[in-house]
Amino acid sequence: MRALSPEIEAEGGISRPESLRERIYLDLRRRLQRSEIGPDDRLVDTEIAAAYGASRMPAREALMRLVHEGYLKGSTRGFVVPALSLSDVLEIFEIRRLLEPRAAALAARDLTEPAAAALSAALAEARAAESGGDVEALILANIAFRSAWLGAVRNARLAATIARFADQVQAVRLATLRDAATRRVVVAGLARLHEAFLRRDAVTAADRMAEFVAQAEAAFLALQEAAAAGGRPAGARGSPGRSPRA
Amino acid sequence: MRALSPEIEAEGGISRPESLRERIYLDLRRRLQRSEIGPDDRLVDTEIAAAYGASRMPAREALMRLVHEGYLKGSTRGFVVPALSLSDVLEIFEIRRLLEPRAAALAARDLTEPAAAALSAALAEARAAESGGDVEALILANIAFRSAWLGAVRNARLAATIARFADQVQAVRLATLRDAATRRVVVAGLARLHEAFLRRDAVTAADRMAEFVAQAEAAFLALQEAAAAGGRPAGARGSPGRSPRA
DNA sequence: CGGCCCCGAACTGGATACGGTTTCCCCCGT
DNA sequence: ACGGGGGAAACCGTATCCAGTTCGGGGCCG
Repeated sequence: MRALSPEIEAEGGISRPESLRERIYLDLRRRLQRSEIGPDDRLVDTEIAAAYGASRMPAREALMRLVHEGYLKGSTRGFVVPALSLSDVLEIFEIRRLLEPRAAALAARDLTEPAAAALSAALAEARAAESGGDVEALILANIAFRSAWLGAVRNARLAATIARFADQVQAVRLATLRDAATRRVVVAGLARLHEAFLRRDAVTAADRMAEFVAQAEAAFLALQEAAAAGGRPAGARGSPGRSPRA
Repeated sequence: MRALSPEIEAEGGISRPESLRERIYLDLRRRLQRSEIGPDDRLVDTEIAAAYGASRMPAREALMRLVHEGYLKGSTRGFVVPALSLSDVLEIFEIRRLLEPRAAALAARDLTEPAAAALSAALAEARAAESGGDVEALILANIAFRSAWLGAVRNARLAATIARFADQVQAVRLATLRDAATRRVVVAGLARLHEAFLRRDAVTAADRMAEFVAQAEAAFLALQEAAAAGGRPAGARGSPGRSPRA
């Protein structure tokens, strides 16, 4: 089973084989970012190991790294996606409000042409997804957009920290995007960011990023309030009473 | 050699045995924070495992966790403390400038009485160390002071992120504290912070924390410049003597 | 005598098998 | 129907082995 190198030396330059633990970590993180792994799935080291044709050691190291980064929560019965409480989400948004405007300013200043192209492509995807009402595609476009501008941030530590915290509220974000009005606001925000980035206007980019994060937080709070008022939790993962097993 | 459990069930209530990997991780991190492990020490998993009377797996997991948190760097020949380049340090200071003023404001608002007492004790230690010229004690007091006010920050994620980045420049900090003038500035800054904290003045605490971080960065830059100008690096770990390969 | 190359030691990454312990869940008995 | 016990699940840790990589030193050759 040593012949399972699926996509080595592809054209992208990504997908570095690196090491087994790295591959498992990256793949699991990708699936977590896309909310392909829900709070009902239990991740067990032996199963992960078997799925990747590896042994327990790299699987467990990947899982524990995800735990330390906040993507997963270890329990006595397998690893699960943590159900973020209201205060958890507010904590994360507080940090994002502090970091992302500055990072956007840096990205606007240092934006390269390829990054600008990626940004435009992501915006186009988002627009298409919005007009089609495709929530999944909008989430992917959102991730691509963020990935593109974060890639232009020279401060790698800053970019990694932002990506980590933004990923953790991804599930919440997905819930807010179920609302069509929120989708419109998001795409409009992306467009305004895109415009500032392409103009290399660091000041405006910082302002609009602050606005964008604030809107994301407001959308979450509105959803939270609606769930508390109306009987229906309506997809909010913040405080589900029972098991809305989809 | 299995009888080296240093401080289990001590009076503090901390030092939960938890698990072996946790114990190894915490102990190594403590030693790294205090710069007891220098860039010349090579950490080898088998040696660590033997030292703690454990096997390789918990030792390696602790080491790799330290790697992914930035405390260590993995190489083909043991784990070593990373030699931070100038840009690395600047990256970290940029993040600290963004986070710490806000965190100080939160801490000032929510400071509890025990935390205030710990803060005062740390300041007293720092003053004693400064008048005695004891660099090591000043470093420890510095850590205690930071730990005290970070403990008052309700946003645990924010506090943990700050602690992580501040730890990473600890070795650099130690180098700057070799200068007596810098020591005076640091203790004066701590005193001003302490005063704002005790007054629960969030605004002033934020301002003074911004100032404090800026002074720390300036001290580092001054040392860097002096090392570049004068022939002798003089203890600066940022630019090692021979092979500045990066 | 000096430079170059090769080999082996050291270390990481990974695999495999095994034992111990805690905890949850289901089933059984009352 | 409800509570307690047993077993399985899953974590944590140990021991041992193998493969690949890299670095340094010693031997060989010019």
